[in-house]
Amino acid sequence: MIDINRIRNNKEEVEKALLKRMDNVNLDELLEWDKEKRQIGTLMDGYRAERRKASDKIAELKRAGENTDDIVKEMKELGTKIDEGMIKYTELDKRIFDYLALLPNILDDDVKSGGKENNEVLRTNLEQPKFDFNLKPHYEILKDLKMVDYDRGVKIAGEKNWIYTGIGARLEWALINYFIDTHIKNGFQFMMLPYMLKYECGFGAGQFPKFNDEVYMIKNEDEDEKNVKFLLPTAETGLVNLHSNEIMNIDELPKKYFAYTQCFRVEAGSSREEERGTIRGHQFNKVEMVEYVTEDKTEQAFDELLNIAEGLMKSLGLHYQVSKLAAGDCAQGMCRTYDIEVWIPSMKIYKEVSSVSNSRDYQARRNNTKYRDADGNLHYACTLNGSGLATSRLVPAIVEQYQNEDGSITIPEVLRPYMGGLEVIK
RNA sequence: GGAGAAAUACCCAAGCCUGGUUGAAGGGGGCGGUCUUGAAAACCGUUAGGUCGGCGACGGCGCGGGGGUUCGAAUCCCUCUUUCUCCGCCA
Repeated sequence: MIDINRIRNNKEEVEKALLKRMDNVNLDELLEWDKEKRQIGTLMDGYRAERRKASDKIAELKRAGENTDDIVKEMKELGTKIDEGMIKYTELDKRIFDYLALLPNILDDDVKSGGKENNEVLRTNLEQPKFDFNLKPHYEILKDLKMVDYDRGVKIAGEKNWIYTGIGARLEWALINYFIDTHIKNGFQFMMLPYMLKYECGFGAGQFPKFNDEVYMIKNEDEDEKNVKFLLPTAETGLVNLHSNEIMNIDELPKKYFAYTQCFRVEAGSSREEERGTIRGHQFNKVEMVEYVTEDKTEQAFDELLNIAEGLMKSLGLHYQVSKLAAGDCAQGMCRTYDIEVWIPSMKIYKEVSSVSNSRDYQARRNNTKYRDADGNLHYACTLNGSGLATSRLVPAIVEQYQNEDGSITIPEVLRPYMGGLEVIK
């Protein structure tokens, strides 16, 4: 949520900033509603003050046994005026709120405008691996080595589902455990979250109401729209709402959390050749980090999250690139996002395995997460998130980059302790 | 799933039946002070946090959330949420 005061005071600047990711912006109407709302509010406050005084007066008169008919009648009329004014006030308030709720975050100055095509590769790790034998694509390797069962996954759960089987499940689990251990060592707090979250979490994270259709809503017959729960599309949605409607003390910050969860996404209409296998499914595994910090520490936290995610990739010995996303590719609530994209040799493409973002106070304003500074003043907290990492995308990269001529897979060294010392999958 | 009870400020807690100097008693804790070399104890004082409007003076809202009744609601009515106790079921 963008601060309405920022729009009141710097309308042109905000409009210009929003144009980076919106086709057209005109905040005049919003400011008109805002002005009208405040006018009505001030008037109503005055009426209410008058009514309060009159109530005391009535009490006094009654105690003295005097007649109160006239003043009661007067207050009855005033009450009607207040009711009418409040209907208009509430309507304007909701209109303003709904409008603001749909505005995306203001991107950092250095984020390029335009879409995906303007993403900028900042750096790469290792060379593209070379193979002097015929490469097998990951979906064949995983099938041949009986690591993933695509057919039965689809049989029991429908399209874009799979089953990790045997050693495949173990590899996936090894990755998750390795990441968990690393985050604990880095001082992040391990959280196991509910997977079904309340609607307001989706709102707080900046995903709703715009992206209601991208998650699985769980709705019972008797529940209304705002009472629904949904399956979390990422652990960020839960972690970022942990302290909603709370005031933290500044010495509690930074707060560093991580969670492993399954993630559930509708992924409507996305079915491409390059997304076969476990690249994109309705359900996948991800370990996610979230930090709460003061506004002056977001750059530092951003670097930390990115470093941790990259560190994991480096320790796995994978070739990847880091991309700075252009405006159109950044999520709604973020003012900056860098992706780590791993090389999938058979397809000659890089696929996102981590996304590190800074939302500044956009999410905190939506879910009312504040902290108190040393002088006792209140501020919205800033939230950042980063995947560390999405394992279901990593397995295809590992089996391809680590494949051997005989069809076997060498297990990256850091994972071996998590797989009973196993070195090769064949 | 069934039956009860509850939610008041940083914490505990009174008020609710019987609506109006409760725009929230009292206690603890916090803060300030007296006393003391310092501290403790005792005593005195003080303490609604938040939010909205306003340059400000100040004003509005607030007793779990949302509605309603009323000139006026912590108090009466409806509704939702959460917690606790008992019963049932259950990994």
